[in-house]
Amino acid sequence: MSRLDDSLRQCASSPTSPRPMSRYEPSVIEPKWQSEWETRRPFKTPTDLAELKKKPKYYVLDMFPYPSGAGLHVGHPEGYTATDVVARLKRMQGFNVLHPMGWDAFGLPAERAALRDGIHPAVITRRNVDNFRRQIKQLGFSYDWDREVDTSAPDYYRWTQWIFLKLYERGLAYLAEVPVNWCPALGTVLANEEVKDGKYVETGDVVERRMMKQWMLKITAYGDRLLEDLDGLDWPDGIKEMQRNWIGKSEGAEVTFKVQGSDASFTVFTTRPDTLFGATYCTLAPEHALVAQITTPAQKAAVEAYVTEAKNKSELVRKEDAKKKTGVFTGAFAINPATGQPVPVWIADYVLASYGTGAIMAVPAHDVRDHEFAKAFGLPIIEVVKGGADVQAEAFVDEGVAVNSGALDGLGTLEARQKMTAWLEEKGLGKKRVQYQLRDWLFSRQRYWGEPFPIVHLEDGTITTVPESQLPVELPHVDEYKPTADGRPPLARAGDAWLGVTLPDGRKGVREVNTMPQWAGSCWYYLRFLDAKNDQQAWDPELEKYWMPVDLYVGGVEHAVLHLLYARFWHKVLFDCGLVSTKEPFQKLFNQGMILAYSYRSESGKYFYPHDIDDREDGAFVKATGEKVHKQVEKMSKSRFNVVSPDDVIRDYGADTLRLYELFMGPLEQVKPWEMKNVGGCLRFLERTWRLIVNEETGALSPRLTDAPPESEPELNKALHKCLQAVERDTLALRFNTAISHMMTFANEATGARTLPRGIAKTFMTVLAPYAPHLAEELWSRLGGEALVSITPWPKVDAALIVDNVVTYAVQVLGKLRAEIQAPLTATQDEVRALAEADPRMKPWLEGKTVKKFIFVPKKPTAANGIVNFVVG
RNA sequence: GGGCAGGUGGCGUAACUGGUAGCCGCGCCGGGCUUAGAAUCCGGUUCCGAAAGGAGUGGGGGUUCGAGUCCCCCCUUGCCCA
Repeated sequence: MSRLDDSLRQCASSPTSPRPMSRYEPSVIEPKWQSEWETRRPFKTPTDLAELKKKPKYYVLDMFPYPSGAGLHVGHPEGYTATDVVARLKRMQGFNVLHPMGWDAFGLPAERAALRDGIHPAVITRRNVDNFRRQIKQLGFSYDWDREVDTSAPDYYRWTQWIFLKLYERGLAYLAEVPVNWCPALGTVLANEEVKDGKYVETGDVVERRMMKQWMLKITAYGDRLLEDLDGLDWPDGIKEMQRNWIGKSEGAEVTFKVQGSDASFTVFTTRPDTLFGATYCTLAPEHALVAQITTPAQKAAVEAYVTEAKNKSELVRKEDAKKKTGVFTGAFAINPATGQPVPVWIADYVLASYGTGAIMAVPAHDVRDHEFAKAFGLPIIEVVKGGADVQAEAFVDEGVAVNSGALDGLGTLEARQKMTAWLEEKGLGKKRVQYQLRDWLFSRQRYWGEPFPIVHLEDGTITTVPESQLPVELPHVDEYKPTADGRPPLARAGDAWLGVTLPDGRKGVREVNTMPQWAGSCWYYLRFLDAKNDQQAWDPELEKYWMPVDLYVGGVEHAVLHLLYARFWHKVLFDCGLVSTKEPFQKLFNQGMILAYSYRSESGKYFYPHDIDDREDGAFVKATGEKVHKQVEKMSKSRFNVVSPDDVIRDYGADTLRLYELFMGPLEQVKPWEMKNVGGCLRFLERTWRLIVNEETGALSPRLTDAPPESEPELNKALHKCLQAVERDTLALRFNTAISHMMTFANEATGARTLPRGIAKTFMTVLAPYAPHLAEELWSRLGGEALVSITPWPKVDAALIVDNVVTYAVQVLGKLRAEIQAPLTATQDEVRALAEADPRMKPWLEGKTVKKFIFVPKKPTAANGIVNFVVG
């Protein structure tokens, strides 16, 4: 039963009452102040540059959402509330704050829904966006809605296409034959994330590998810079590390192996050229071009069977299967360039064609995978680095001293590596090489609901771009949002009016029918926010110089690699084009932790809604049947019946309470479970705050409010300034949970105070305003505050006021607490010691003992207490 | 298998740079107000113990006057990669 039902009923019974509202009713004051903000526009960020330059800037950005049909769950507003609190505080501190919101609106779910229901994805998207906007607005966020962007709007994707042209002009976009996930049943290509265990995750249809011509972006050209520039960013170390791993830079050498009795040769990449003497066989990827050529007639059948089988496994599966170690001997031998000896050439699917050269030299003594493979197939293992145990039993992969390696013998791994690389280069058998795990970005999708490419395929087989002046290339209308009968993408269904193009010079061609992936729009949306309405250019360079980089970017850790890497890549290209002024887009990044929820599941695996469960101390039971069910914390999902909607929380508790609880639950970065009963604690705090100022009996101001100066309640005034200091410090450090607990502490103290000077109450409202803005506005106005509290200057801490003149010292003997004493702030070490020794509680601990050492820890400026420790013998 | 982040009361959590472990909230217990309840206000609440005192931050060891915090080993949960 809702706590607010009561007050709602009270409100309904006297709808026209002239009496001021007496109880805290978020359902009344929240819409009221939201509409005030709509009319008075306190959060509108200036667009005029001269006006902007009067103040410092702060750009605080949320990762914008994909507007799904399911609407928000309480996980979304966690990060949004955090950034809103920071934005509001910074604004009160005198910054120009850019705090926008928009929609990452292209994407698969809308297209699937369109296909299913026969409604245009744009219609579905608009409906979802409207719902998301409504839900987000209910929370009272201080977004500048004039800057709202929608990546699926032609006036947005016009510029996405324009940036693609920049990439194309710089040779960073190209067409290539690459292996893709082809689903024959659907007649389309699938993204990697849609495929698991060789099947389409939605329908279970089999997916095969197929070579297809696709658009690629040359992100590898930026590998080094994407790696190096991480160093200057204020990002969580874990995220930087994930990006480093993804880029996967390794230095090593290319070595050429000649095939025995043939002119053919192949190249391998190795990070350990020092182990070349231990290379006892080579392995090619099944797709390697040489496989068919070198396979001996005797091995032909076995090799072909293996190649066919490998072709249908995705890379993910192949990597997962790598443990099982399968492979086939080709019958051919290659010459180890170091030893001059022939070594057998195998094929195995743990070698990937798309990584490195698609071939490896295998050194079973010093590589775990090679060792397992050699064991499985009885291949020789030769130790060439000394330092581990028996290499026949286990691979030794660390550095050591070279053995069995001719001229390298006795050298350390580092030197041996250099000497071998130099030798290979001298003999023309290899060279130094840097290798990346990062691969070029497969940038085209065979989908409808995405940005069309501004590309025309001419009759003579060449490709040209659509002139900038003719952008955007708008999505055509098609009869169905699925591939053509012959397997071409949905855009191929558009009529000739769209497909056929005649260039100004008379050449004819057809439009590209692939579309861009969902990542495209989110690669630059933070730039469009700077100048969202500009129809002449993507953004004004002067505005870009003022606002960039983003000062704080908050979002989920699930975007640690892809979105953040892609956006950084585009940004660097734009930087090289002279279109942006910073090397990096996001100076500070913060990841919010996922919000989980309790779910209830019976023995048989059936889930129950929380409202059907009686959750008692002795366990959880189904109300209707009494069946005992299992309670656990899990990710929120529809199928687990544990999704918590902000709409419900707002209805029962109000938006301010929701905002508060989102942040009070625990540290922003932490994974934590939603507990509805704890939400009530935040509501109680707000109700208590309300009662500090409003007399609930009459609706007038509380009789305890006085017009005396704050100094008339010195203790409370001191508590206020301590609270102010803590809230400011903790908020800017993104420690919202502790900031809130300090506000609760103040409210508790104020409740116990004899009187409440109006000045103290008003200052507290400014402190509360970033967190619970609706309540703060309402009480601010009742207290006679001018204008809106949301744009009132943030108060200054009175440093003199918060000094404690008496210090509490914890008195320890051998590190154990034995007493507590008070001493004046000015007391010296000796004076404190004398006070401690004189304390009667210390007598039993010190009597008859020699004090060998006396430790004195004075009160630190930030702490309230000091410590003394007697080390006795 | 590797990398990262965690493990603190009945629960969510707090503890700045090695300095009184448990702030704030939930729950629970007691009291005031009330015919009664709800709400509210006041007090209590790590465990053992009547108290003095003792134990205590996943487990084991170490460094230190002093360790939730630093070092080593192990167990365990989550995320990412393989």
